[in-house]
Amino acid sequence: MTAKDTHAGRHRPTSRDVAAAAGVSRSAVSFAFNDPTRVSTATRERILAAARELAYTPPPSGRTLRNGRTQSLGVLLPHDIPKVMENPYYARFLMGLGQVCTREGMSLQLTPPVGDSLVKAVRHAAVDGFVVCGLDTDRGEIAELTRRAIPYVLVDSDAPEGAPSVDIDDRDGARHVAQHLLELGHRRIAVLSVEPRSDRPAPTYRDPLVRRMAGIEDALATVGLSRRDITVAEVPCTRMDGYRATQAIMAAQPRPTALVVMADLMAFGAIDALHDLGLDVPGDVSVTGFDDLPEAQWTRPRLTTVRQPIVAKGRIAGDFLISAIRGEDQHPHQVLQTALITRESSKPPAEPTTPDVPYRPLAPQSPVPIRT
Amino acid sequence: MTAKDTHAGRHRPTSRDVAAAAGVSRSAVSFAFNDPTRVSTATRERILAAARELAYTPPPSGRTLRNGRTQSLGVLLPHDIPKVMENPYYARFLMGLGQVCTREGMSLQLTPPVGDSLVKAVRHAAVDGFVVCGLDTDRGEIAELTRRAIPYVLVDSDAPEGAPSVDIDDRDGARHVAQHLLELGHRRIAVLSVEPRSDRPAPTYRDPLVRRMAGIEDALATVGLSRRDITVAEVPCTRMDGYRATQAIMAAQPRPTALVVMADLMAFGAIDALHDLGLDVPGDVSVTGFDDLPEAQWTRPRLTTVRQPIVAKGRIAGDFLISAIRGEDQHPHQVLQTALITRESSKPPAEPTTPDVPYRPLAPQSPVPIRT
DNA sequence: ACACGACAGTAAAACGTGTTAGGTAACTGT
DNA sequence: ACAGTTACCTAACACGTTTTACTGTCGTGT
Repeated sequence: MTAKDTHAGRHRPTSRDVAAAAGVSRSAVSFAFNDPTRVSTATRERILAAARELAYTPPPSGRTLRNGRTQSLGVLLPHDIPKVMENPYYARFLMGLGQVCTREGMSLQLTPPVGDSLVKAVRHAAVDGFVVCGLDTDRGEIAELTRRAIPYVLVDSDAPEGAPSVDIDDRDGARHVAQHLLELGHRRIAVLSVEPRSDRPAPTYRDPLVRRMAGIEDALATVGLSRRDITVAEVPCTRMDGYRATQAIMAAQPRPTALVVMADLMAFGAIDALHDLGLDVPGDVSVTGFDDLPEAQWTRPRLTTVRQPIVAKGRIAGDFLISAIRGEDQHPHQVLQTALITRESSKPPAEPTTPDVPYRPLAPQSPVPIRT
Repeated sequence: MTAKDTHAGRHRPTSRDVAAAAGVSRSAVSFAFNDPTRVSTATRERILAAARELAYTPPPSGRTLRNGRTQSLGVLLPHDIPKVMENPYYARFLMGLGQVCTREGMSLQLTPPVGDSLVKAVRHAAVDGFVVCGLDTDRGEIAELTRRAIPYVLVDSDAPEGAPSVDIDDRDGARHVAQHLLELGHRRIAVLSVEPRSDRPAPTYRDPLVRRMAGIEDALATVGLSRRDITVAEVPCTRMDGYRATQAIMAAQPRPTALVVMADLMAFGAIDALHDLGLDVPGDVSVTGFDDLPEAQWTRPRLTTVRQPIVAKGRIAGDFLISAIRGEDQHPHQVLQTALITRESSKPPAEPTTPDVPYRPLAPQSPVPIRT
């Protein structure tokens, strides 16, 4: 008796082995597992018993090859997983996407760049479609996806007509928060924004951040200021970078009286930094965020911020992706509204700055088209 | 010219198409992509050009079937994704796991139960191995994994010798936090714990929670109290459940003066509830958590809690899984230490309770074996 | 008695790759 | 000139499933 005989070939049992054990054909085994109506209950029981005996269950690899579906959705991430997961924004986004997964019985594959290359990541990922997070449209990954006809949905990009997309009204949100600070009387304002991805050929803002800057300029224009009158810093979107950038910004004289931060996570770091510098928030410096993470209510002081419906964004992206996978080839676009949440981290500056520039209110709620 | 001719068969291009276009065999195409030394650079270029022309890149389905690797790690989750992602604990855990993914160039597949069945989820997931989060060892999923010889690592279970595992010293951590409250003088203590999974046949605590209760009993014993002298509530691990359970607990008379919560997330809800009840923390009620999430420093008051190295736990679990996948079939077990972090949410009770029960300190640091 | 449908199960054709064993031609050294 | 090596490429198999088209058999209605 050889080792081969003992261990039945040593390899994983296959449907052929089960078929042999149960005295039927491979097709019968498949039917026993997938379509009970196609075999008699007696033989079905016999087949399943044999399968149990041999520790066999149909492996996904064969099924995937055969019918081309993986039962999992991919999420194409702009950074590696540790950096992404540091931002509670993504946890909320995945909650929304997860609702769709629960409904559809699918799993979720987080797909970060492999060795700095997202194209490689796309090539290796076995998923039914991708939700693409915060990437410029002109990047190679998206070309790769269209080239290979893999369904996808763009989130927080500047989507062309040809692909489904979910966005928020960044411009409107940023305009409102800037307007809020201007109304409070702030004039020396610094903006802490998110760094463009370094691997871009011509470093530009990612599109949502272009829109937000435009919104801030809208608000500034109403008091006769322009982008040149404010300080803008750009750092990676982490708490620590927010901390460090704030220290640098506050070294300037005269100090800004308000800090407009483009992500709550960075705003948390900013508040820490101001605290460590011995500056009071909002007494000495007002701070505003963007996102309205749950954590924004827990900070001390609680954070004034722009709420965006993150969970809904994830859910809608998932719904769009499912319908794209089903081949219902519409290309829906959804733009979600934001809301200014006023809390404790913003108040009028201690001493009015440049009172020579009067405040003129914005034109009321002029709709700002995202796509021209 | 038929439609078929026009669209070249309408189906995705395959390596055969590329081979035909470049005038070579399919093998040459495969080599051009995978092993450049096996074809001349000239023909390699020609093949890649043809592939680009036809929008061909080797699909993962074939490769996976052939060489049995998916380049992705699975995370077997005890609940659906929205519920899991509500707890920042998991974001941190995934950060650790993500470090391994970055190093190995793999992606991460979140695998929740499909229609309440984790066994189904395991069967459909195409991954190289699983990190199993917080499941009892005697559950069917784990049997399924061993049966099918799929590599896995148990996290926060009560692992048998035969499988790699990562745990924390739950008993020691819980003992220390209970000891802390007893030292402060608290005697009327309530414990807010995590509910056992409802689908268990005989509802018992999940193993880490058994260990934590044992730790609390260790501490209680030093002052002559036992589990019967304290209130224990068990609810699902969400913020909202923590909120509601706290309301219920505080309805009792006399009110507990200290609340030992088994998860920071629930503790946040508890603090909210106490605030809404008009009770001061820690003036009227002390609250302690477990985990030491980053958010624990942001609450008002900041949370006294048991720190566990969540990110390290994820990283080590990932490392163990990788080595299991590589077939280095050791079965390492790691138990990580915890630390009591004393912050502002705990202080002595307003009026000393039951001064008739004196305080006797714990035996110093007696090592507590996890496995007997 | 016969045609017909229902039923149970099977054979064979995809699905698309990676890789081993081998073959042909050109080239090299004596 | 010839044996041996090298460089390049191909044929064929293996991976394991699902599904379509088909075979045979049995019972049934007319």
